[in-house]
Amino acid sequence: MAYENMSEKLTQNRQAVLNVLTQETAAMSAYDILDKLHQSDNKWKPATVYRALNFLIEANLAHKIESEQKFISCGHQHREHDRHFLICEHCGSVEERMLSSEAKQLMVLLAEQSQFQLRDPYLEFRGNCKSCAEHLKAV
Amino acid sequence: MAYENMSEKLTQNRQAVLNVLTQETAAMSAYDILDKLHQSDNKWKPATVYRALNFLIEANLAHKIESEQKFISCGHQHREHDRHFLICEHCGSVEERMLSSEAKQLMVLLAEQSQFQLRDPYLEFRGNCKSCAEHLKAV
DNA sequence: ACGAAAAATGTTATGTTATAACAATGCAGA
DNA sequence: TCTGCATTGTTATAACATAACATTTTTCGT
Repeated sequence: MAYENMSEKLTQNRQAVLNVLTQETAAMSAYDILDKLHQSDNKWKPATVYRALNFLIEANLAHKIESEQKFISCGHQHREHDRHFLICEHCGSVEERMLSSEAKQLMVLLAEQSQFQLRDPYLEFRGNCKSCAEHLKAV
Repeated sequence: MAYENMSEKLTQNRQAVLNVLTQETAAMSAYDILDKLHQSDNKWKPATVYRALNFLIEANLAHKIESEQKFISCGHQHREHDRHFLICEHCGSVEERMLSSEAKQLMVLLAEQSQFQLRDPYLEFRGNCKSCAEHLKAV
């Protein structure tokens, strides 16, 4: 399911949630998003936000950061690819990177060795982003 | 923090939680564990279970499956290594595998390319385990 | 344009996961 | 034995997520 094939479904609600996500570099919880949306309209409820998020994730317009139960917008034009996330444990920033074909190949190989039928690899790097690493070293 | 250096801290509560985890091949939620423990003693409360789990995870005696908010016991003798999880979306089984040094090296390289200071990679494979894949193909 | 079916949204309630805060107890070393 | 620290007990509540059903909007064939 790619956004390109279903542009008619990016409704106002969904666009509003995506806009909120896009304005933040850190990942946001559903309730963070809810708070932000309440600033302009009180109609928003948890279910509304979660429904929009589920759509955006299906469409690869957003991703869930599993270890934090938070969400980010997808920063990539071509959304049909595997990815990994660089999560800074100091400042909370999350960067999304494409997974190289070399890395993907290695995962396919690892899965085969375990006779596991791989559908979707999920990869997080936890550590410190460049600027935080520099700051922390200086102290 | 490795269990080998701290065996004196594996208290009865913590051992009890670990025992419950070890008896299951599927991952268990904290409240699954709580229900199981209640069968023999009503003293257990969520905080007690979570505290034990946090200890076990620190000691690498258990792991958290982030995408499911569930927990498994560590099936490995040598616990100071990176790992990945094979999560069957059909039967719910979770297998833990060591991460090969080749795979680890690739991750270190990827992180370096993004000037990211990697502390801890987390890797899940979602798909179907061998037996489920065979059953699903047969149908 | 009309009406039926499907998709999306609104609304209320509740289920599930996790931690804060503080008191009480146990336990190891001076 | 006293003292300090780790652990546990206990209560309350915060944070995350979905179920269920009513209503509205959109789509699409005629």
